[in-house]
Amino acid sequence: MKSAENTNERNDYDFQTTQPKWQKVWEELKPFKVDLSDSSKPKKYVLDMFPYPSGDLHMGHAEAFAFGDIIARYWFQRGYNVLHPIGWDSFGLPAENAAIKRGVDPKKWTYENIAQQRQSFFNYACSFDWDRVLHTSDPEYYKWNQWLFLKLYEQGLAYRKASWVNWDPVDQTVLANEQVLADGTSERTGAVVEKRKLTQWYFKVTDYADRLLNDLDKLEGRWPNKVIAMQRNWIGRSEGADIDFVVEGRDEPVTVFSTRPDTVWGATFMVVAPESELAAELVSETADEYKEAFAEYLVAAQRMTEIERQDANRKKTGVFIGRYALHPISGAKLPIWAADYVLADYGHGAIMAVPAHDQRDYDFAETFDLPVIQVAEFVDKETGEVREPELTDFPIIDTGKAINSGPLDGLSKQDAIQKAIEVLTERGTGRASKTYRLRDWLISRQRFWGTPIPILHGEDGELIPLPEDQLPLTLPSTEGLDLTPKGKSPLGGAAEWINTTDPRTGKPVKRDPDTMDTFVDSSWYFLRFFDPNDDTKAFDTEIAANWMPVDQYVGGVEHAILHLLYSRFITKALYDMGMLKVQEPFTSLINQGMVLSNGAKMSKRSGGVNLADELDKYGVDAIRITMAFAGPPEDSFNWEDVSPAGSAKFLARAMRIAKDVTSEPGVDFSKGDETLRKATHKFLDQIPSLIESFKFNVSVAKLMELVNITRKTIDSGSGAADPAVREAAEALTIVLSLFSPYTAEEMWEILGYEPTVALVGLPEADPALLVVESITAVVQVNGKLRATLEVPVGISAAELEDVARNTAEIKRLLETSEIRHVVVREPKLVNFVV
RNA sequence: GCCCCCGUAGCCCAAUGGCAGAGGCAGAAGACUUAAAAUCUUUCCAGUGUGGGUUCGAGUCCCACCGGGGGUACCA
Repeated sequence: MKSAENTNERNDYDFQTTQPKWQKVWEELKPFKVDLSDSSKPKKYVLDMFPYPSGDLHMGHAEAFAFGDIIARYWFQRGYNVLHPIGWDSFGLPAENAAIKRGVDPKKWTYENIAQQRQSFFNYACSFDWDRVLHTSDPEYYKWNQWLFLKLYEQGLAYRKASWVNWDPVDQTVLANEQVLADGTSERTGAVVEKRKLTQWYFKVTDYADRLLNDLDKLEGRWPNKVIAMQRNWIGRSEGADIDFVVEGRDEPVTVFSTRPDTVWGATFMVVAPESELAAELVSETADEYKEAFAEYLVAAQRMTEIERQDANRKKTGVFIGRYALHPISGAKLPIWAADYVLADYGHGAIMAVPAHDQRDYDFAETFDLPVIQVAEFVDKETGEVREPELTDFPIIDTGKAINSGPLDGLSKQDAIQKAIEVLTERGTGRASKTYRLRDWLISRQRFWGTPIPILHGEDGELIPLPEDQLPLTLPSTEGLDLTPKGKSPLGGAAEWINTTDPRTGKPVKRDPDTMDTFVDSSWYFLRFFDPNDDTKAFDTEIAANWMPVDQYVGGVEHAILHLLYSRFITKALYDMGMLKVQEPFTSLINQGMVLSNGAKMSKRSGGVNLADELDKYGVDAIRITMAFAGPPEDSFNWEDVSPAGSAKFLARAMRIAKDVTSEPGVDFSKGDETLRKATHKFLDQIPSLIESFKFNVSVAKLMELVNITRKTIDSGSGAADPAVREAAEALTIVLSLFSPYTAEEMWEILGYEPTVALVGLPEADPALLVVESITAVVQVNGKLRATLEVPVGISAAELEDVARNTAEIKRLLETSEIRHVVVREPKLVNFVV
């Protein structure tokens, strides 16, 4: 008898029984299936960044998807028509590497992992619409990737050019920027990344640089500051001027960009990037001795690794190329140098060097003993006074008024910049200009497991877009195909696939051997969820008009730049083509923090906590609510600092409340204990704003608080039969379902209702029960707490001051001093200033 | 170097400019138990990184610094 009771107690949170039980019910009821055409309810589009199917879910997924799910379930409860879909970002190199390593088909590896993750998500009680799943590696999906490519090509936004790319010498393939670590090594192989010049496909993101930058203002307050800042830096707009320098023996002037056109009078030499076409051209017409020196320097620069090259402390190197530019104002002869501190693909690949006012130019001038001309005052930081600079004060960056600069003399830095642009514009040798750090998006990859590029190459080099009715261009079978990296795309080896004919002329042509960057796949997937099975179009423009933008996006900060920037770019491009009515895809964004183990990031190498083990030990509900309770969602936390066991204990306590309720469903709550009723309604009043401001940890604390109060009412108050106990239990159950759906379903059933609790609306708080009759007022003297008073809420300022003044403690304190003035904030506070 | 975020109890975290504590973890005591676990009850613990400022009043706003985390860096 006793032991049976004990067993029951331990089973109050019996996840091993409840999980399979409710999974069956959910499978039948499909509570989260959405009808997009239902306009009777307002829409909410809640989206989690779709996962890459490398193995099973891990702690990071568990955290992020818990947050997304809480938000989605909340909007279901508020009666919204909620689109909360899931898919897989299932093209990519890990599948290909697994294929090479273990000799399995990348498709098999990928889809087996997807099946496993899908089951794990379902078990994790995610409120997805399971009837609208997509995988980017399905031909039904990547057909529309190819369609998108062709649309961009039509618009001139997809083009080919030869450029320097990251090359992994071990994997023998190009790498995406994000696969190159800060130290210049490959994330995957650890090899030092090389640069290779290859002809590749690019998307013209730079055309949208200004809009991508300016529209960030609209996201202020709704995206994390950090992400907005990172995007601003990435786009890196600099404002200044283009200045033309006439080069002796060349018809066309050389244009340089400068943010400091006010210092043009101080330009003493010019530098071109050694890899630039400009350098090659200038050198081709110089004396042989310079040609040789330059050739040597170019080889040396190219042999350098990224690590060496990026070292800012490195001594400046360069060669004089034997040619001269003429200063646009003074006409002085300025020697032209080639140096690797000037980058070929930024600005115009050439600079005017002003050593007096630029660190890099100064270092270079020092190394090669070039003249330094000061053209702005030096202001001593200590004294704030203008004085003659010592040698060690150079270069002078935070300059005072312009000097030695003709019409600019006496102007402050800002005014001098404006004036310089005016002067240059008048002379026709310069103009205001902007330049960007942002580069065009390299989308070609020498990989097999990706979207084939729908372009045919004619024998004469002609580019022939594949007609739309020939899409999808599917990948060939891996049968007989060597995927081992050899520096060329594996598709090139599929002879039958690569060789085809021009659909218009029947002439032999070759397909493009490269596949697209998988960031192309993810740059528009949020549009495909409207109907992943539509085989007539990528997405329906009318449905998109109703359902875009995504109201809430949830995912990791590791995508702060690339994925989010590309998605914003594609959205704007589709807007310009008239297919979207919005220019920003994601209205609100939250980045989950990291789940750490002993202060360290978890990874496959360092181990850490295994999600499956934790789920086995504590159950889905306890893990989900632990994630929610751990702190603000954007903060990282240590798994050791939180307590899944404590969560399990809490869930058992909540369950016990439901079990203790003895009143029947539909009982009249109005006769219930007023203290508990008020607590319940205050709780119901607080929850919406807490969830909507992502304070999930506080929400859980409120749940715990209400459980504690209800427990007290049952054990030492009006007892389990009190209708207020049922009211509290029902409110608890409904709100708990956001965090711990299995336990909530079980409680809802115990309370005498049919499933599913997920679709029961959040009860409205009764305003009558939110009214507080009396309140504790604070009495301060000089801002220090001296007494507290119990006063009616409706008390007037005069009354409150009077009561406060006549409180014994205050009276005594005020006797000895003179009151200078009194601050009254009825009904909460009185402050006597003496 | 530059940019962003964070410093509240032993620990994780709350606190519309108005009583520093909602909640949890860990600890202590007690109840139940032959005992333990589980459960329940009670309880201990800081003046908010440092120094200024604004204010009747600052954890909260402003400035400087210290400490920690993240991003980025030869971008003209």
